[in-house]
Amino acid sequence: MTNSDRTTSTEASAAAAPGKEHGREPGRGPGRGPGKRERLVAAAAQMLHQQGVEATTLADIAKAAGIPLGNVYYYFKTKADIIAAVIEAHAAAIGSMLGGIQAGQADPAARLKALFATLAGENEMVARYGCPHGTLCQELAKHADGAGAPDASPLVRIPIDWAERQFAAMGRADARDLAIQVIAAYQGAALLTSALRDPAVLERESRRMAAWIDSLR
Amino acid sequence: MTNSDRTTSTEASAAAAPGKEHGREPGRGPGRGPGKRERLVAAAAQMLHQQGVEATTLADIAKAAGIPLGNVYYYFKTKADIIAAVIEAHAAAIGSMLGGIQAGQADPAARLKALFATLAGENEMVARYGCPHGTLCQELAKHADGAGAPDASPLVRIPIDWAERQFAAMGRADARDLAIQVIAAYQGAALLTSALRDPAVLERESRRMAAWIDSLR
DNA sequence: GTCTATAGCCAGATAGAC
DNA sequence: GTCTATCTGGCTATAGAC
Repeated sequence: MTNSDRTTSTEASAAAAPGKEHGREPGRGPGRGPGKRERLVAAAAQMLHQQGVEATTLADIAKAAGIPLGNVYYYFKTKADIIAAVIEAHAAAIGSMLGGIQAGQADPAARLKALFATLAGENEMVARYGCPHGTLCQELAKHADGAGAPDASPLVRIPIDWAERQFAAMGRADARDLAIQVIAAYQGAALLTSALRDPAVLERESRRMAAWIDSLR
Repeated sequence: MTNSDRTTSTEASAAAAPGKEHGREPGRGPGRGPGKRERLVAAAAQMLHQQGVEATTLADIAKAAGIPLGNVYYYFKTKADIIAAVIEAHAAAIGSMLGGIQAGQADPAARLKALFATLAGENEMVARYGCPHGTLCQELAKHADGAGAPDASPLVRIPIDWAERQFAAMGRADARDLAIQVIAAYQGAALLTSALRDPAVLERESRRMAAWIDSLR
């Protein structure tokens, strides 16, 4: 899916904060600096999304985070480790977005529609760079042979599982299939939206899915 | 979509033919050797699909085609040129696959179902590496700024346009939306199938779409 | 903990013999 | 047309001063 409204840890804040971050207040023990690691992960998430995994260099990430290249290796041993941290941050953001929807809506159909309403706010970004989660999954899935590449599949598995629970709560015996169908529809629309550079594709598909969910009650 | 049955120019034949290809028979004029360019494009299509654009090196392609690295530059000036040639080969293969369906089936709904029947033969490959066309679109769309990256959007636009004509022939006023919906559903299912490494996802979605097309008549 | 400098490797691209 | 050898630059990762 995508980073939600409360996406502090992934994309929204990445480009900002170019300061050098010296002179942090003491009292937090010999920790790893005030949010430098977080800034690196946020910058990495944005660069990976906009440029793709292979095209993004550690120098790109360090520069976007306002941190010298060599210092990156104090926080992450390899590039694969940074990617894994980005995946974890995305997974956490997805979980908290879904948790927020869950807390705010009692009706499962309303929850599913709330998900698409949230995603609708990112259509322009998706039209330019694709869904941050879907594209990451697709790129990493090719290299999942043996070693190296982290597993990004939770980024689609978490929303599928959540949607399945909603459909099950609606009394659908085919909840799993419906969940896969709805997440696939979103991912496919996101792909076409970015391939065709047309946010209207995703808008129309999202509206259609909302109507479809209503038709299931 | 994918390369069809008659995919000689794209993926199926790539890994074969490691010979050095000296001693070609004369009589074809000062052409560029018997199919060396074609072999390069076929090898490139396979490597781009399996490894992704950025991870694939010209040395990979040359090796897969059984051609020395330096010779690649006799046929293609840059890596971007090879990618463009791969896109053209894919587009040609898609066109000829759809043309074959068009010629073999008169009923538009039957044609649409024939498309999914053809695609069904590649589910295992898609589960491992994703849809060759969709993943290429997604990777190249990120870098479409200004210069460099060729445009892969015909790879989704051609099937959408074709599906639109079929839905229009079925008398549907919303033919364009239905076409986008059906291609998006396939692409999304392909993405989930490769992310989850489960060909059954694509199988189920394809069956569901075939039933859905029948329901439209 | 932070940062500069650089090692070591491998990519895309070129030169030029055959 | 074909192929070997190589240039140049940029990448990941490390060494080691501060």
